[in-house]
Amino acid sequence: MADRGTRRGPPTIYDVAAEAGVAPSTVSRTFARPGRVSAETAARIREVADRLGYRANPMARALSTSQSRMVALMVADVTNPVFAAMIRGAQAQAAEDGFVVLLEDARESGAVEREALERVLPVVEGIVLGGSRMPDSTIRTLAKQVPLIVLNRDVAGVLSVVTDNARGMRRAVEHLGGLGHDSLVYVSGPEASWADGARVRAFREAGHELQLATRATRHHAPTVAGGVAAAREMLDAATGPPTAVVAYNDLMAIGVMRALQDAGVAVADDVSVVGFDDILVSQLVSPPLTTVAAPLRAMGETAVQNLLAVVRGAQPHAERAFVLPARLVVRGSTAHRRRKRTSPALGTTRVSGSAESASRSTSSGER
Amino acid sequence: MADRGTRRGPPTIYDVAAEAGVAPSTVSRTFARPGRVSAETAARIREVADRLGYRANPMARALSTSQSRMVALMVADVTNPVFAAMIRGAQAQAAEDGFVVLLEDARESGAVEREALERVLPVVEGIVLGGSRMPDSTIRTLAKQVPLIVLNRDVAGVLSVVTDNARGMRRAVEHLGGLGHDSLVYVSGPEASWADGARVRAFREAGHELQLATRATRHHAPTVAGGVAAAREMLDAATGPPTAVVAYNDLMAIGVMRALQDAGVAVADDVSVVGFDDILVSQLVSPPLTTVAAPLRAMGETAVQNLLAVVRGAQPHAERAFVLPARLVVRGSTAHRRRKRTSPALGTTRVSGSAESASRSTSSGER
DNA sequence: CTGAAAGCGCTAACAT
DNA sequence: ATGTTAGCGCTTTCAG
Repeated sequence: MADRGTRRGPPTIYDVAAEAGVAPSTVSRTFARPGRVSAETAARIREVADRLGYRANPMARALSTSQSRMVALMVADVTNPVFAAMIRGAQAQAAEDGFVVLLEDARESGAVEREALERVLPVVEGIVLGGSRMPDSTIRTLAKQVPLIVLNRDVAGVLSVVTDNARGMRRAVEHLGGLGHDSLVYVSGPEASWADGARVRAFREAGHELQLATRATRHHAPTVAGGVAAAREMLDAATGPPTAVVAYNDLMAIGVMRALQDAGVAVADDVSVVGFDDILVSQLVSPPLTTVAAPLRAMGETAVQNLLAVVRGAQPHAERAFVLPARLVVRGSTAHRRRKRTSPALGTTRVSGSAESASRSTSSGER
Repeated sequence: MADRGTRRGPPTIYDVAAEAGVAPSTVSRTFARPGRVSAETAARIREVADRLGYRANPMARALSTSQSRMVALMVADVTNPVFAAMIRGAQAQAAEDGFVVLLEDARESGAVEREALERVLPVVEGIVLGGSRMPDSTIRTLAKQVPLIVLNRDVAGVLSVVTDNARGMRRAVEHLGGLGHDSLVYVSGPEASWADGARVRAFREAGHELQLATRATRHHAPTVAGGVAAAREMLDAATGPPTAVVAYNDLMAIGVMRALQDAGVAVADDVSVVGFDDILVSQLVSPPLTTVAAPLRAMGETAVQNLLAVVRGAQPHAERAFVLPARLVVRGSTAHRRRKRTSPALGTTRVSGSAESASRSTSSGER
């Protein structure tokens, strides 16, 4: 039917306008601000519009309003399971608000991160920084140019949403204390990490209040390998391994368990291990890991929610971070203290290869 | 210095042009097509440009060229570890080509997927479908509107990149055969999955060639829970569990291991288990999972690479899928056959769960 | 090699 | 309530 003349490409408001016998601006209004056009004409326009298969061109709209309806989500490493749930939360929330998300993967490199930011900066209306490698100062500068919110990190003057590290850690320590452990070790994550600082601080305070001896290892990478390294140090220490440890995150906790098991030390029975985050894998390892569950998905949602509020003109209100509750998920990697702190590990002999020796305490499930 | 008059917002080519004493078009050329402007003027323009902090506005460029330099990446479930590596590959490759990626999470829902596609369609130059829930016909239709490539699925007439399921499966079966297993069971994934079909077919063929008996379970969800359910059925079967199984994917394999272990059956020693994909968790479970490593990252890269080739005008060349090599990673979940096939499992007691009624061995080539 | 000018598709005053 | 008319910032003929 419709003879759109010689025009090529998808139909525009002009095509619709012509076909419906109205002005282009009326078509624009029909979609951009319903109510400012009479019911009948609106109906007719819509009819023509979808007969022609018209769809607004977001670029054109963006150019004229300078609102792209896009936000960038930067993650330090897409491959790291912690980010999966965050991405889901952010993506879902953005979609709900009609925004689209540009995902950038920093691949743990500050350079890559800067470049990625560079690329998206002129396009997006806001940025969510999930695990940035950049210094506070850079982030603060960036935040002056564009609405920005950072996850799991507290940068003065910048919006942020964080886990309630203090309470989460507190629960973990209480749990361990309740199981009869009186000397705890914290397996430190990366030195530069704000979250690590917050966690170790909370760890010490809780230990102090509950009259438990506390100690922290040196800093290690927040990975399985980092956990393994930390565990080896503990095993080699003169005092031998402690009866209970809390790791910076689940990945490290898993590394600790692995190293312990390789050395013939039984997780839970000999040494209780607690992680932080509650990533998917944590329930799949043996024994399943007791961990402080960070509200990953909620953090993503909250971040986008508040970011968009600012985008829409709300006051940044960045004095205080949004802190989301964490909860302890008790699984099989923690148990009552059985061993005297003196007896060193049984086998210092290392079973080369994979963790065969694992004496699984079957206590699975989440009591 | 520069008095950009009353203009507000970031500097444009007009500001740069004025400041450098040239025409806007010259500034445009300087960046859009170097070489068509004299070295000196170009230098001066660049100098002015970054003194003013000029940055091209991608929207404006997109509007006039109708090239947004954005591609959409749709994943069925961001939370599923298989996608992590794919996303990384796709993202990295896109970035290298100066493209930005819009990440959409279908959350396992066809409806969400359609809506998401709807939202990004008018913005992107191409689409990568990673695990779509939509029927072939819909995908084919979509592919006519925009360059599109699908991962791990073969849709006639549509570009696609897949794992070499046949060879990967072949390796797995050979491995198991070499360990003395002569009767293998394939744990089926989702019924609608193209990959599942390809894998079970390859499984049967390999078994046939190597003179091993093969059988496949009923279809189950490609998750840990699905694997657990499948394992329960095997445990309940009159024949008892087989001595070796290959699962549709790692998640299911892990579920199988878990159920087996809970029933007191030793993985590797009693039953060898092989997975497919090689997601991160596979090396973390106990025992670490032997699996067919799918080239996840490479698939993401290849997809974007070829998608962009089409975007740049290459012929779609979609007769044949790009097939990427898989390789077998042998870990601790497989071992020499030790047990006679007669002895039934210890725990026939069924822990009430999601597993449904009777166990019907799916139409199988027996052999 | 560079300038002038006409769009790209949509929005937003400013009329009417 | 609807039409007119400028732009938004960049690219791209077409001249010179």
